[in-house]
Amino acid sequence: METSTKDRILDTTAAMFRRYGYTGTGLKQVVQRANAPFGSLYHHFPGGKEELGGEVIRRSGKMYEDLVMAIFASGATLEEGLANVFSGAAAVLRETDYADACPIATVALEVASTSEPLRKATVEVFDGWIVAATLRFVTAGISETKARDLAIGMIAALEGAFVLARATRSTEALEVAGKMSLLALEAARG
Amino acid sequence: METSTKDRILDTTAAMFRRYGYTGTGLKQVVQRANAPFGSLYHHFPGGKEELGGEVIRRSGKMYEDLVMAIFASGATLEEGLANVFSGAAAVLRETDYADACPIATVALEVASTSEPLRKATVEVFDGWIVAATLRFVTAGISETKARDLAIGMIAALEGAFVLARATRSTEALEVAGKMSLLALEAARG
DNA sequence: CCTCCTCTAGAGTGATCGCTCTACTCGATG
DNA sequence: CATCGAGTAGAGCGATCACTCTAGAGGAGG
Repeated sequence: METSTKDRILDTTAAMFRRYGYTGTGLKQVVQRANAPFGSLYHHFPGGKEELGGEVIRRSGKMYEDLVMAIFASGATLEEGLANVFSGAAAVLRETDYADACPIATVALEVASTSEPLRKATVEVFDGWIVAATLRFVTAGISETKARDLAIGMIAALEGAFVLARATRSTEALEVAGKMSLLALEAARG
Repeated sequence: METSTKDRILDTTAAMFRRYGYTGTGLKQVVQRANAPFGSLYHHFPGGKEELGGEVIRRSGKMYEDLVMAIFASGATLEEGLANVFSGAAAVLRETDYADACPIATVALEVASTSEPLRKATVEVFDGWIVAATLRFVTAGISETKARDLAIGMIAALEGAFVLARATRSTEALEVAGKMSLLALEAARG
């Protein structure tokens, strides 16, 4: 085994959360897919499913932030980077049979009214994304307040497009959301 | 009993789907809350949880479409109606302790990769929303293609804002999404 | 009155849920 | 070399899961 048991459990859980959500992911299935003994799960995560879930949310959220911000920074211009985020997300969705969209959206909706600790974990992730995206817009010379609105608008458009895209198995919503975000950026610059 | 057993089961399930999602909603809890005998559930829905889920998705989707389109049509202008949709959604969210957002978004994400019949039910609902909103924009004199993009953009912005709003327990995302949609409408008109 | 059918009623099914428990392996430390 | 804690290993716990089954209530038609 290359990776540690703990990492395998985290990675497997993250992958299952994407497709099956929080309640839809069973711990027995997790340890089975991760080739880990059941006892190890409760050794590494004594808090049980909730602790594991919290770590997965934060971990997946951070990884996705890094990925998206890297793509965002890839374009020659801010506009190009923004467009790349949406077209890149569309490409991944197509390649994974419309399974791999936002790593935490399903879980975020599930736990919003059922688990305060997990809800807080999702808030931390979303806040991190907003701060990172805001910083990117500010660096490009946009005022702080407009930059924050742009960041929130972009993330909301992306998340909403993911919902439509996964359901309809089409990337049309992502293309529309990308154009709409671009329009908002233009308006903030003008 | 005023309403029929079947209706009580449908209403109760719809309410539970909003808060707990599809996998998070147990049939035992449903019949208990609906004051219905367990046997009646399988009498009215011989297809079990999946059939019940499908009916609830379509029913909730249609009801929400009627509600939103009524608010959309309430404003003196198209712009006012659009703004009312987002401010109305924000008001409901605040009043229900950030529980009652989109009635099918959580379920849509859960079933997208797990149940083809239920996924199709969510597609029907989203398509219905898109068609209804497109019609509204077309009626206001916007071209068919631009109207469809506006409809998809508005719904995506609303859904994405719901994700952020429920997680953060704040309506900021809804306000931003509303402004962004308004901007898209202006651009389509100009 | 009897039959038939729709619907109510809930006990009981095997499977799976999250979780606890004890036992064992193994490398580090005295 | 004995000891000890970290991590591996999995059987077994009560509870709950979706679901099936039989039984009876109650109105309609002959």
